[in-house]
Amino acid sequence: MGVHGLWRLLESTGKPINPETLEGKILAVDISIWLNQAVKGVRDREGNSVQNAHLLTLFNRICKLLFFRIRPVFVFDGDAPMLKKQTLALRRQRKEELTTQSKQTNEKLLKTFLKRQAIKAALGDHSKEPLPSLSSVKRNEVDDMYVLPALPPTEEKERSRSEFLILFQEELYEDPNSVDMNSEDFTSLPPEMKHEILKEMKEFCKRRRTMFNKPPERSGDFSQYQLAGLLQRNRLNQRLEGVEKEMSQRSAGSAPQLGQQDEDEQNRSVESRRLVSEDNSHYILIKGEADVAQPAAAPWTSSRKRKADKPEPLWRPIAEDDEEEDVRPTCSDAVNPPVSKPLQPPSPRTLKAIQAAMSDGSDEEKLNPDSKDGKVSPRTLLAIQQALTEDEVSVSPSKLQTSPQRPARRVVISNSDEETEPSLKEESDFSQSAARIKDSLLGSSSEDELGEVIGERNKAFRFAALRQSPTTAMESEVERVRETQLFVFYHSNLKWLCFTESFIEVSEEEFKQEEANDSAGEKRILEEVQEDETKTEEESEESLTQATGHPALSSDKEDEEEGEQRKAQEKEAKDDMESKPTAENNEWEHLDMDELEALESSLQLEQSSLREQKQQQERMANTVTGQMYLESQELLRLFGVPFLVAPMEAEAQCAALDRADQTNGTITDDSDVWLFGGRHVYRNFFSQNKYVEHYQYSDLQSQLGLDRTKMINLAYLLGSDYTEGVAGVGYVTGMEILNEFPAPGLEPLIQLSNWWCEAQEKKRLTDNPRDTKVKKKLRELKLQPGFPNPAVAQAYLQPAVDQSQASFSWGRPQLDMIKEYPFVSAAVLHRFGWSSRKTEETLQPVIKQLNNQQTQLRIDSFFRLEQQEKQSIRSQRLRRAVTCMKRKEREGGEGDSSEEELPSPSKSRKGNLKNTEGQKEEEPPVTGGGFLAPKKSSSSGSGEDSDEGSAVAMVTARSVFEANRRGRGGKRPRGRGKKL
DNA sequence: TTGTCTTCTCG
DNA sequence: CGAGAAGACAG
Repeated sequence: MGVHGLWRLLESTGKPINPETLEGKILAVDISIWLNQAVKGVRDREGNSVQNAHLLTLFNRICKLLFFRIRPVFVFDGDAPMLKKQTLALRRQRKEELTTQSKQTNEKLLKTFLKRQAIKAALGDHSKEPLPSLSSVKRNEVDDMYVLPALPPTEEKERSRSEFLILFQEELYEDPNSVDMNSEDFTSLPPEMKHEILKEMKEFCKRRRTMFNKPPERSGDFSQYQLAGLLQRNRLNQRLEGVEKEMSQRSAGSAPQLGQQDEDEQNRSVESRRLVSEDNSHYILIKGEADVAQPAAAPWTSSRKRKADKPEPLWRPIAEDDEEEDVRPTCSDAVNPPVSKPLQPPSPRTLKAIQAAMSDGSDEEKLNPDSKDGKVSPRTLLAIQQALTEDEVSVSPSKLQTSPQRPARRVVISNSDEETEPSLKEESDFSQSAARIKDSLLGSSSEDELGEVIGERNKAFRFAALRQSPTTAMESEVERVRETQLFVFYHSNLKWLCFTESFIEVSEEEFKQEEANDSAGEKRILEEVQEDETKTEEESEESLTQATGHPALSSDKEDEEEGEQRKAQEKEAKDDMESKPTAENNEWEHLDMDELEALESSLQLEQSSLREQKQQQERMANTVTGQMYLESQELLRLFGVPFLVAPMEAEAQCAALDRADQTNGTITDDSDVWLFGGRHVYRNFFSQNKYVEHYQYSDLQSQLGLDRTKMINLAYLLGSDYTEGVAGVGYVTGMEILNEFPAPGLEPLIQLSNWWCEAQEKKRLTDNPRDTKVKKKLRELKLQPGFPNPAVAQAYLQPAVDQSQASFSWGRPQLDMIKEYPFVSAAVLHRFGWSSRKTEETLQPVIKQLNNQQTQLRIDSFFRLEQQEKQSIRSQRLRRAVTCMKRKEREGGEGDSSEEELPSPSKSRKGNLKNTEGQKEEEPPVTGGGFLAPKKSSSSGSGEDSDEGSAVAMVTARSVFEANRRGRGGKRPRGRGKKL
């Protein structure tokens, strides 16, 4: 989630980029959110949650990343920080309270309504209502709040308004013409009913006019179509007005029964009247056409619906136009990938499958049969080959490791979360539940420690177990074996699972050739490993030891060296974890057979319990479980994508990787990454409706005068995962506040708090002596008691992260194994219509194809987006605040935050860069040139060095690359140049 | 007219 | 179902 509204503040500094320019970059990707959301959100057209949605999403996204030849590093969430849990729990609590409250009031409202109805009925004013067909009564989604305390069955006409309306709505949706407002039945209804119905219809018309009358194809008819809609609205309005008059007349004599409700209706009627009269004037003009225009309607079809009001997707395939004629009855909604219903297209189904996967979403074009016919340009061919040719990075198992004490924690914690939740609901007392949460979190921590150790081991073994089936497959098919160099094994120090790849393909021809050359050696290797793999689990420690020794699988030398370093680090880490038996720790150092055996036996015990757990987890669908994590990790492994499990927040880990230059940036939509110190962020990478945006910390500094501390302070004000914000404060006021109290660190907020407290006391007395306009507003705020809770800033500034200096390696996707992967094959591949054979030989051309298509599209759309370059700061207020802030900063004390290593030597560099809105800074722009290019080059320069404060602008490959990119209208990615 | 709160849509 | 985004509403 991040800081509320922070992105909107930062938006002006983001630059839309062509995803192609990300080629070759090492980018951290935060995975945790998807797992949650995928499970909850992904539904098929029946509304059933798709099984293995998380894998599907993950699969899609991996494909997308690999397609752009990005080198992703996936980062999993570890345990959530205390603070986060607290705020989230609080939030949930609050929400629940709110909903129950509203439920209650709703009930009351309904009751009074019924009473009124009864009274009026007693006055003998109305006949029976034409109750809608009872067949539709068993409506599945009647909201809770409409559930009434049992009504007297005799008075059917007293049926609750809400229920009635729901039924009515349904009818309306099913057949818009079913309601005849001129019919006797209708006119005989009580005015309230009529009113409601008319309102409903009006609303309905407003929103979904297309449902009544489908827009005509010919433009000539369009005006008539519009007219018809207008007329319809007018008729409704007229009726409404009439009914309202009727109602007000009637209620004029009687005293208002229940203020709330009456007032409400009164207001509405005023509004409606106004509307009606306005529309009336139009009505006169067009009256003559009324009935003529009417019959434009055609049956509304669901497949058309989206077309009408959905904005053009940005990345449409070329063949788009043909799509209109495409008869695809099943592709109705954008919610789910149409992929899920294979259409049995000719041969290259696979193609579409990938295509669908690639576009990572719901666009209809995915199944477009025409799209497969695109030609593969030699250039793209080369591109693909290159992608597949990426140098094999030498394998160092240690790279991927996390220290053993962390990873599996998630399993345990998420369980305890689940347990806490129900109890939360039951507790009505707020503080009580808060205490409970706290207790359960604290109390279980030692268990967690234990659990995580065990869990980790089990995880490892489970991987080994999972290996088994593909391995068996290998035995039968030697060809496939070639692909299966992906092996999970225990490293001798039991630290991590490692996998190796050979990443050698150059081109199709070379591929073949190389296969001939290399396969001999590889096979030898594989045979050995195969042997290992086929061993039973009990013997696995043996095979693991062997595997470790294998030259192709790991480089012992490297490992040893890094091992030394890490040992030191772990020693330190060890001290922090007293709850863990020391014996455990030593065990990591030397592992001989005995130990392994002992370990194994205990592991077997644990394994059975884990299985239980697993089953349990499988039972409760729709929750992110450790199981899911494992599955996802397994899939990643099959794709040859490295990942790590962060000790705590994934975003924090991503930021840390960025700053340590272990990655080139982070792909995330979570603005928290900034507060954790992120420097290069790519946003919207996975949303297809938006352009990918590139943000740099240095730009935030220079353009908005923001630094990490300020953003953290903003979190206090706007709200984030760690703290509720201050109500009524958005990002603009937030900036104004920071501007009002310029100081380092948390000081601004403390000052604010102090000032506010004082201001509250002597409210009346010193109304506003010399308070700025801003402060005037701030008086109205409502601050929480212990307002700036230092723990929040602490959590952002010193998050728990894995500091190990890892470098990552990427492997070639193991397609055969991906295919074999039980979950994937069931959930994804099979769905896509991948046959169990030919996967490999089809995939490559498919990717080529894809590349070809999408590249062209991208180029097109990129030009479009490049034109509307960068929007400056839109808000007047914000702009003012920013300029003030920057000025103050320059004049005032230098050091803005002590605990943070932002020496920002680039201070002098501030204020260059395209401040479009005539806010000339005193400082001369560092970079020459005017508007587009300079921003780019300078910002990337300062972006690189801002970390350690050396003012030297390191010209990395990256910055050169970026500068180049900008050079010509945005198009000319390095990769392309290289290729040609 | 701008910023925030609220409702709608997407994943 | 939750989060982002457009729309509603208030200063």
